[in-house]
Amino acid sequence: MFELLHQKITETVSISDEDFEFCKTLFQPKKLRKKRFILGEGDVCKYTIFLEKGLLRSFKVDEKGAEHVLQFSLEGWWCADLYSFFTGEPSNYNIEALEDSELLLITKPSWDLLLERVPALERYFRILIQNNLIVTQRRLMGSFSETAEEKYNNLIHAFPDILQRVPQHMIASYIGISRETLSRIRGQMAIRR
Amino acid sequence: MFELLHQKITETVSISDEDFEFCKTLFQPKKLRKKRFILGEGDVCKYTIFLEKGLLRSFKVDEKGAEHVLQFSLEGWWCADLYSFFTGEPSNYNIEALEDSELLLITKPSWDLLLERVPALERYFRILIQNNLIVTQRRLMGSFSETAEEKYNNLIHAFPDILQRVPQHMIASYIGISRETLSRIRGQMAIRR
DNA sequence: AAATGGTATTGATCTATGTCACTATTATCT
DNA sequence: AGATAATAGTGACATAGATCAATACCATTT
Repeated sequence: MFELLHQKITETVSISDEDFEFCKTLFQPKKLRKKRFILGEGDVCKYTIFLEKGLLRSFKVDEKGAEHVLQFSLEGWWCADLYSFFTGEPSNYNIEALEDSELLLITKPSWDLLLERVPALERYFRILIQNNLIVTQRRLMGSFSETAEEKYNNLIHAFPDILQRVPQHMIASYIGISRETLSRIRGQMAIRR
Repeated sequence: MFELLHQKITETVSISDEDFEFCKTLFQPKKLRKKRFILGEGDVCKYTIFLEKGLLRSFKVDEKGAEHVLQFSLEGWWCADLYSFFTGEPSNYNIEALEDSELLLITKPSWDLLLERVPALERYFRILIQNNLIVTQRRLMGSFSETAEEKYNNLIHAFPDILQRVPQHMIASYIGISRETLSRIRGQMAIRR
């Protein structure tokens, strides 16, 4: 059950067997069926999620009812609304399973305990968050400077695997364009090939 | 010289005097005059900067020559191109002083040494980067869902101080709109007041 | 004081992309 | 199997905001 978690952590930092045993005691497993939510807008994000299997998306719904995808999470990735998790304030995001998924959940108190006792994990999460920040900064700059087609092409190269597993209208909302525009771009690209 | 750095760190974590003394030895001070660059596109980002005084902006220039502001940095903030700093790859960003500024610079080797020896700082930077990620995610979602006017209004509330110190066309490029559009929005808002 | 370069405003026009509406296709559920 | 819902494609039209161009205004430098 914890193999993937162990693998992911040790890819980045060293951790003793003892520390990892302790780590294991703090997570609770949960299965989440397709289309079910683990976090709904207005709730407090009680858990940080490690995704063992499946696919999640975190998204926000704006005043006009349009959905905007913050992130897709695949096996071996972490997922949470950081702001809500760390402040205890209600979340603006929803987190939904797009496939039947298996999660490992850790609460804020356990998380605090874990980082205090295992400094290597403080470092692990620092690096994780740092990489996420780099990617998010790139997405932001891209949203300013790239055309719809460039955004789609970049996504193809960055996450080819996600494209196969997620409906197009969610892809569109991840790159911040309408589903119609994405459909037309794909049509164009198919002709040019 | 190091008061602000000490203050900022101890706002978030506890650090012994001894550790802070060690910390001090790793930074080198530098003055940067208005309009001078500390990082240019294509260079490797050799330093992470702590800004003691002044104002920096990090920005990217796209193929059409348009500038896009990633971040303004004020007194007490940190600034770097994370990707370039951590990988040693050439940077896509420029970092420029918008006012005469006083910096404290730390190199990658020193930074590694520092975090290894002072775990509290690992935590400090984790929290710092985490907060930056939260803000960047919000900017990204905003870039998808907000009108130009909403983007400007949100900026007014988030960073009122920056508005007084930065020319409008840079504000515009921070929120991802043209300077003409920003000018018109401000005109509209002035009439409605 | 003139000259230079950065900055802001405003009008006219253009365009990429959104929105709306309809149809076709494919999954999913009972 | 049939019904329902989710997904995808496409045309017609609308529009927010970009782009282009001209002007005026400052602030710095010489």
